[in-house]
Amino acid sequence: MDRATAIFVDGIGAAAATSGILTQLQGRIFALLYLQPRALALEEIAAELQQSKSNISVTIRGLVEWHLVRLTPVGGSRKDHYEAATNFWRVMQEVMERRFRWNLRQALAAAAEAERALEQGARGSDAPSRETAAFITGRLLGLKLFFTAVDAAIGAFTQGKVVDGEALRNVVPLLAPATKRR
Amino acid sequence: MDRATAIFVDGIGAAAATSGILTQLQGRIFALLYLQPRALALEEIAAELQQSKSNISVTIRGLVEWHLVRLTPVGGSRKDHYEAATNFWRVMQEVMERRFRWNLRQALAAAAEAERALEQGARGSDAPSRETAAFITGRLLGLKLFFTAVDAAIGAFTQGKVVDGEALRNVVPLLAPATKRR
DNA sequence: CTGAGCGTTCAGAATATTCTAAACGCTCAG
DNA sequence: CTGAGCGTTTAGAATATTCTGAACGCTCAG
Repeated sequence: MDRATAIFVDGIGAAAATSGILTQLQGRIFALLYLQPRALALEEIAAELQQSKSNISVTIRGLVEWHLVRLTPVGGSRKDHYEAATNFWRVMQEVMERRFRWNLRQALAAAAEAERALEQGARGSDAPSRETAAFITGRLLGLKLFFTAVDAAIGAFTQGKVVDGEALRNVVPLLAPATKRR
Repeated sequence: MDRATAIFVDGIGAAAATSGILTQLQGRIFALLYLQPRALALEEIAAELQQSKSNISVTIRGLVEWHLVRLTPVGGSRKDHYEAATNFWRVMQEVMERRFRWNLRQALAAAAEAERALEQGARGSDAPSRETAAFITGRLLGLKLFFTAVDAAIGAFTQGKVVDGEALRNVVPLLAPATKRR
C-alpha cells in the first residue's frame, strides 16, 4: 500500500470509529477499496490491513449492507472480490432511512408505550397523581411532535425534496411545558 | 418510578444505545428527567436507575454538554439538581455541528492529507504509477465534492434555512470515476 | 469421486468499555 | 477552625466487544 493510501486508510478509519455508523475497521476497509482501481480479494484486504480473513469476512458484510462496498465477480478467480461503491448519495439515503429514521421511530414507540401504560395503570399502586400524569402526557406529546417533524423532514430529504429548516425550528416553541418551580 | 416512566426509560435507553450519539445510560437518565415535573438530585437519579453516584456523575456530564440536561440550583439544597431540557432543536443543532459536521471534516482532512502525500512522495519507492496516482486523485476529489456539499447542506439546515435535497443528489453523477474493468 | 481452494462459523483470547466503591478534596454550616 | 455533606477521581472488577485461528462445509477442477 502506498503512503497516500495508508494515510487515507488511517484517517477514514478514525473518522468511521467516531461516526456511530461504521467501526474503525469498516472505515479502513472502505478507504482501502475506495482508492483501488480494481476489486480486491478478501485475502488481499486482510493482508493489507493485517487482519484475519475471518474478521474481514464478517466486518465487510456491514459495508455491503450499507451499499458502501460491492461484491463483484472477477473473471478467472473463484475468490470473492470487493470494490468500493461511489454512489454516496445512495449510502446516505440508506443511513438516513435505516438508522436515523428507525431510531426516531424507536423513540416514538417508547413514548406511545408509555402513554398507553399511563392510561391503563391509572389506578395502580405506584400510579402518578392526576396532575403528574397530565405533566407526563404533555412531555410525551412534546417529544412526539418534534420527532415526528424530524422524521418527516428526513423523509423529504431522502426523496430529494426541499427541506425547510425554519419550519422544523418552529415546532419547538409549541411544546416545552415549563417545569414546576419552587 | 411509575410504570409509564419505567417503560419510557427503558425504551429511550434502548434507542439511545443504538443512536451512536448517547449511551444507553445517558438515554435512561434523560428519559427519567424528562418525565419529572421537578429537578432531581444526582443521588435520586442514581437510586432510581440503580447505578452508583459516580457513574451518574460522569455520564450526566455528556448530557449537559449536548444541552439535553441542565444543572439547576434548587433552593435550600446543596445537592446538584438536574432537569431535562426541552429545546430539542437546540440539541439537534449541537449534534449536527459537533458530531456530524466535525466527522465530515475529519474525513475531508484525511482526503486532503492523502492528496498531499501523493504529491510529495511522487518518487518514493512504494509510490504509485502516474496512472494510479491520477485515479486516486479522482477518487479523493469525488469524496471531497460530496462531503463538502453535505457539510454545506447541514450548515444551512442548522441555521434554519431551506435545504435542497435535489441539489445534493445532483452532485453524485459528477464524480464516480468508473473502476477499471478486466 | 475427491481434494484443493475458498468463505464462514465458532470457541476462546485479547482488548476496550462500563461500572463500582473507596479515597479524596472542596464547601459551608456550626 | 472543623467535620458533615457533597461531587469527583481513580483503581480495579465486571462486562461487552473485537479479533484470531482452527474446524467446517461448500464448490468445482481434475
